[in-house]
Amino acid sequence: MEKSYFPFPNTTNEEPYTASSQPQPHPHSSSSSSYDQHHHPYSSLSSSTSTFPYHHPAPFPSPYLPMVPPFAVHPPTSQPPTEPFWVGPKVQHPVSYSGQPVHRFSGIALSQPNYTNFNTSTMSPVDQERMAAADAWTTKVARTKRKIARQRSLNLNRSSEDLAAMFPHFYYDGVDDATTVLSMHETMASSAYKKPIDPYNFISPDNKRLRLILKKELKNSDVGSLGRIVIPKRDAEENLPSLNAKEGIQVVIKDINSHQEWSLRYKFWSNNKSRMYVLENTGDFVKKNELEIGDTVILYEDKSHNFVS
DNA sequence: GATTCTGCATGGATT
DNA sequence: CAATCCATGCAGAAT
Repeated sequence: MEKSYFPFPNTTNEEPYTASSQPQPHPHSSSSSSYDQHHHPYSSLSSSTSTFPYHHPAPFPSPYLPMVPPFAVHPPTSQPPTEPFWVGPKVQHPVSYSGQPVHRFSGIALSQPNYTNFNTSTMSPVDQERMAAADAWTTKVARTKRKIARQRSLNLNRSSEDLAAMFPHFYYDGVDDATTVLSMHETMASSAYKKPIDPYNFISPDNKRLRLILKKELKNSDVGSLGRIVIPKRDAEENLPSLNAKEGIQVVIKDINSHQEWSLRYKFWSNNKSRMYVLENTGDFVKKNELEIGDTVILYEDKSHNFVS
């Protein structure tokens, strides 16, 4: 798996949002621990927001700007990438995963490098090409920022956050360079007004719509010899299959570019009256992708819930 | 007996 | 300031 792509807001609308396209809450049964005897803490959240599950803010700090540049040079390699590598706003690194044995569904995962200092003069031509593309992207971001600033000015200096607070169904139309924070007037007049934000707001290189499942900055213990990655509890309980047993479930993470699959175990440990969620058998995954402390692993899910046992 | 694996416990950080 | 999270320490089991 390359680890150098950045997911971009989806720019297509071929699959309009429907209630049935939402992720379904997972059934939750009780078990022996006191924690399990209570209602799933996030089931109530997802059900109570079922008519508008992903209102602003979206799970990303800023839906109209990328969080990091779409390139990776961590570390700059002297070898060409093993997979075709395109650097730019339309490409990312998708991986699908599936859950077993209960069910199988697809999704994607992405590992993202830690952006540390690097010396461009020692870069390979390929990496220098990536940097050039990244520079172009930086310019593009700056342009978008200026555009948003102009829009805000027109909006009587209200911030997008202010607008979102005033209009809970405020819709960000994420369209590449033309990404726009609509004015209040435009928003209310727009057919997009009150339109729920499609959680599948990323798009893969092969045009699959993707939903962010979780994002984790790797710690020492995540990349160490134990071969396990602690998963943030909230993300796990909101976006991953609920676990009834401590043994957890087998999860296959598939790299769409390399078509390599990683069979991991998703499980939890008891922790006080709560849980700690972990992915186990991640050693090879970490090694293959040369993941280090500070790198970020991102899991996505696509819309093809292939429930195959 | 040494090493690795497993899962709970601890305590600092965060909410 | 109490509750919760989670990074990691560590003890016991397994190899």
